[in-house]
Amino acid sequence: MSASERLVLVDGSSYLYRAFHAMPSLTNSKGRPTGAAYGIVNMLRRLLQDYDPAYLGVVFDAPGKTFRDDMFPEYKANRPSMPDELREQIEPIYEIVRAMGMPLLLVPGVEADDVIGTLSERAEAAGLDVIISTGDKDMTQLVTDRVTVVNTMDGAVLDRDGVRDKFGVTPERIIDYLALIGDSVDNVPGIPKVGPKTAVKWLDAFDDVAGVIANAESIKGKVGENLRANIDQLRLSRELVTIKCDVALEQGPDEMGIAPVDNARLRELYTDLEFKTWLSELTGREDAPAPASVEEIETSYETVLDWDAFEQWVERLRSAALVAFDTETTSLDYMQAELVGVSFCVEPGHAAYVPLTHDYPGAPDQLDRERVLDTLRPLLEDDGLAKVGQHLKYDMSVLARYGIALQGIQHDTMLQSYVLDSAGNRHDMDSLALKYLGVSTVHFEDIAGKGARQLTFNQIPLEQAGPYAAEDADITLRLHRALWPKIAAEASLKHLYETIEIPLTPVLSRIERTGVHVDTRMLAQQSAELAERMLEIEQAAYAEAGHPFNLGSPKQIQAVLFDELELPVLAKTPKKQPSTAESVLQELAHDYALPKLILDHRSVSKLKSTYTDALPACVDPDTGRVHTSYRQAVAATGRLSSSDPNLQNIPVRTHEGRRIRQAFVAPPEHVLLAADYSQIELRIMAHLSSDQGLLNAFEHGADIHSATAAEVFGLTPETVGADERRRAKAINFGLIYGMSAFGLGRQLGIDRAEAQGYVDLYFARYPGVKAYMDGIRERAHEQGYVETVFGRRLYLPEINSRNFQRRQYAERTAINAPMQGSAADIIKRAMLGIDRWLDDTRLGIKVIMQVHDELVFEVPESLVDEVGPEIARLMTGAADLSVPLVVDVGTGRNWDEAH
DNA sequence: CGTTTCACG
DNA sequence: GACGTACGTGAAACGA
Repeated sequence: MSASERLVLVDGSSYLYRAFHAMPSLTNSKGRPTGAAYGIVNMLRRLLQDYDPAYLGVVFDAPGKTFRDDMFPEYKANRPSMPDELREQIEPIYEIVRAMGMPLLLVPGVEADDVIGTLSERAEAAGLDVIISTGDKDMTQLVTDRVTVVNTMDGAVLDRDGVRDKFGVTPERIIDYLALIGDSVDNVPGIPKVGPKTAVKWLDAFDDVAGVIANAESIKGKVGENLRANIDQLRLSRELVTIKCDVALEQGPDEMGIAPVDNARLRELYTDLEFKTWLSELTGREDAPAPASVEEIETSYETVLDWDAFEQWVERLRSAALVAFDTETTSLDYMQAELVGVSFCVEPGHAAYVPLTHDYPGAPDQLDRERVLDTLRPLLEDDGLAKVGQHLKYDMSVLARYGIALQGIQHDTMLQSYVLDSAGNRHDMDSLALKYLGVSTVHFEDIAGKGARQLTFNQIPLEQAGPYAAEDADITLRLHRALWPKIAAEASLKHLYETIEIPLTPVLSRIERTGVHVDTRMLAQQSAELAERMLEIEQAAYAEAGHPFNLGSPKQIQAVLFDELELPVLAKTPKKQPSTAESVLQELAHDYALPKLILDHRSVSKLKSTYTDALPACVDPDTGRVHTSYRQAVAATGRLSSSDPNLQNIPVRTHEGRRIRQAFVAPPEHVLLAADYSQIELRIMAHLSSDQGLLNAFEHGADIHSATAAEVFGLTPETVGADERRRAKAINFGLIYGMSAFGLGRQLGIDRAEAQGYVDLYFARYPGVKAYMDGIRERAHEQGYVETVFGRRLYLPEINSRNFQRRQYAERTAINAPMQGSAADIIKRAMLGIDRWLDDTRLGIKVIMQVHDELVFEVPESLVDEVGPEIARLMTGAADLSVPLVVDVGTGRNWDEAH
């Protein structure tokens, strides 16, 4: 990898429109459009990072006519003129390119393609490797052993083989290929009725366009007629699509060296366009003062080491309207974290850190932790004293270890960011500071180091710890001031934030701290059994393969199955390796023994490593229970996720897997109670679509899959067979996911035409659902986001992308998110209601887990019979939809039994 | 640290 | 006429 031998050529013009359309219509605060500039700069940065080239040229079309217009007056004639919002971004883009030190080329009379073609050929002759960055498939004609085309927007890399895989012809034949099919975008005519398939077929048979013309008489049918009628046109088209590689240029490839960045100029340009992230990168590195456009606040951070200063701060907190507050601890594990210090801020820029237990050699005397906490307790437990924090659930759980019940959680900046734009970015404080304040904060790793030698906070000198901790509180308050007005301005977001997300924080903290009782001896026993099974399977597999190999390595499995045993390759991974995924092996298992053994080994080793081995290690030494973390700002749809360990993916589908659930047990004199919503997402679909057929089915308490089967297959509910029900179930699931006929077909193992038939039938029987799906797609395109029943928003920046794949993906999300997200809202509301009820009644019942549509409780044995209906009532009452919600309740000694 | 696979709703 | 194919997560293991 010698970067010195590399030239990157950027087809700026091809990206201009793509960036313009792919980016949401960004503007700066003065209303100037900036999306295209953002997209292009982003791409240039990526190229520098990915290829680190010694030489680079950015090429744009020069204004005015080119030689192709003389050849063919209609060339590019159907292009609409450039939108003004794009036109006014061009000059700034040129300026940025120059400021980045990159050679910028605009050559009149030819197109960017021709300049790139010429440079590419000359560079190759001079012994350089060439990377052409473009979104234009025509450029693949330039590919050789040393010239590669990459699409920096979607990451596709096309070398010689890549071109052949993608188009079915070699780079040398791309010109002929393009001439035959034509190009509607550039208005280059092709042969009518000739598409990629026919073009490849002809080129395989006759080699090139000349060969096709020579054999034109032998081609039968309408296509043959079309060909014969357009032979002159075909010759012209071939010339039009041929990139000119002998343009007279002033600059050669060796003059494309990258100059030093003009930081001052770049700063001006970024400031003007308000590219804050990149701006702060510049300012972070440079000693020059920060630009005026980013609001500068004088900061004074105080490290409190004496009682007088502490008392003064306590007074300030007591009379503050809102206190920003943060804890510093020894661990990310809230069950093990020891409090090291606390920080406060009541006015932007003025913050204090109160160190308590820093114990590195030479650490100064600090205030006594117990006395400080006793002083703070009445404030922290005062519901009337409003607090804001970043991820306060953590601070709340840590304080609980010291007997402090944090109250008055009024705001949480992590949740504010999540409610405003759940998918926009990560919601950690460093990201938010950069995004919303343009501030680059001190990162924990900067002061603590990373890896095995990372320090814990108590080991960090106060000179560094003080400013870091105080800044956390300061930034939190400033973020709150930036974010809260955005939420308060939108009634539905404000309601979601105030009535669901904020109140949920203490509820989750409680569930986490309660933990789950698991029987570690049972798991250890299972581990031993699984280890034995694995050994047996390994021996059998080695016998089949003829030698030992690592059954856990997809790469080695690939080698054994596809190279040594030469089994057929049925599918490839995204990185075009032969896939060994379950569906593939399942298919191969019909005919061969080894794939089945590999599958068995995988499932056994998954159970062992992820569950039976890992869970016992998660048991907290103090409580003897497992404490997960429910993450409230991760899933784009509004769901919770669970980690460390993940308790939302404990096996249930196989007998072997369910044994793991049997190790989730109730403590003595208790039972587990599991309550789950039945078909909640389909019910939400019925509610959102108001489809009469679906509403009726749920109103009458029908088995929804059977009802669907009856409608779609024209049966009565009694005559629906198991297989019809199975197919209807797949359709129902598919609907929730925004399925395609292809996807449904694959799921059911039928061809796509038959699957399309099912889809058509479904929509004919449930026209309301069809109308809803079309409507939600349209609304997503118009407003750029979709909403749940309770007003949670999901932005879909790619809904209008010109990239087909990304747009399709956004459309499927548009369909799925309102259903998945509304279900998430509903169970969150249920959790709040149940928490209030438990608090009021004090029956000794505890919520111990949430698994998306299910809540699991620990219930004293004496109450088993009476509480089920009340829990079901609270859950079904969590939303008022136009269909009834139904909750199934089960109880047992363990989680498996409770189902 | 990215890729692949697989567990759940 | 092709594109490339169902939504949302987290964790473990491998191999560079």
